[in-house]
Amino acid sequence: MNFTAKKIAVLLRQRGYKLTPQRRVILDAIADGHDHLTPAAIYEKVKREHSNIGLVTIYRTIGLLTELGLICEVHSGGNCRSYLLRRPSEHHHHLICSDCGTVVDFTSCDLSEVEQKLSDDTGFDINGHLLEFLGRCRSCQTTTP
Amino acid sequence: MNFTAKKIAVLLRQRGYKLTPQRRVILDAIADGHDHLTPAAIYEKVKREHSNIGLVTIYRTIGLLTELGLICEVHSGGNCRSYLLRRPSEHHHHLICSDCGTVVDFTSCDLSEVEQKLSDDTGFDINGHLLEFLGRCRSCQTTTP
DNA sequence: CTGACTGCAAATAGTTTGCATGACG
DNA sequence: CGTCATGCAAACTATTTGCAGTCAG
Repeated sequence: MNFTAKKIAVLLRQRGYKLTPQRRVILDAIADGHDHLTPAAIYEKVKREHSNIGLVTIYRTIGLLTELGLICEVHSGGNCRSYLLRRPSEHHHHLICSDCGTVVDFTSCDLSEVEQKLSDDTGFDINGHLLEFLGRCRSCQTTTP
Repeated sequence: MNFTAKKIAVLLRQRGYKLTPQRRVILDAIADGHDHLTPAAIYEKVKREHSNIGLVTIYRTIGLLTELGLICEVHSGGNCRSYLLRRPSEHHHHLICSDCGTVVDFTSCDLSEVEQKLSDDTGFDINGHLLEFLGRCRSCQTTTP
């Protein structure tokens, strides 16, 4: 288990949740994966080392982690959601290739000014945002013109 | 049928698609609705004046309109997609209330600079983006503290 | 020990597809 | 009149729920 996954494990326990082998493996899978992962993808990945795990457990664990704010959801334009580890201090957004699905993180956008203005204008209590750019990555541009 | 819906109807015909009563009603529903609408919501709305329409037709029409770039998808944080009319010159984003689901449009954010930088850094050919702010609207803040 | 967690199976929701009939242009 | 669109039903995919057995703490 790598550093980030270990930290999460501690956090889980602090909040009174149990740390089961299944959760451990799922955490590893999400923490290791540099890509975004759909529930099904996590399932596949996890089944290799824990063959009789259920997809249900993936869903339940994802729900738990989302509730704790440890992972975040990505809407890759299409039908299904995928999930990424949210590193605490590292607020980031995504750049998604519409051909191959690659996700690149970036942090360079500061939206606090816009957020403030919106909040003033609308009276909303804004607590988060989602920013995704869509396009085609370099390799997809060369392979399929 | 209001102005915008009429314009779309013309556009449809220009591209060789037929203008059926069903499509007309669906267009009206989306154009009139100031809210975002889920496929199911469109279905409900449309059934009032065209009682034997099928949900399937909604999906097919939505697909068509998305393909033509006339409507855009919103991911309201939760499970399902909803759709809004995309007024041609009016590039906008959404501010969504996580309690009641109200969607407020705004246009004040200029991301072209960020987009350019990202494009330079990553080699992506960026063709669009999705920006959503999440929060609680004024009335939800007062009703449920 | 005990309550929380898991896995199975079945239920539910959302979306898509196949096909015969019907209607736009 | 031919072709594209519709509506029904059924298939599919993604996700959730009920329940009895199992395990972490």
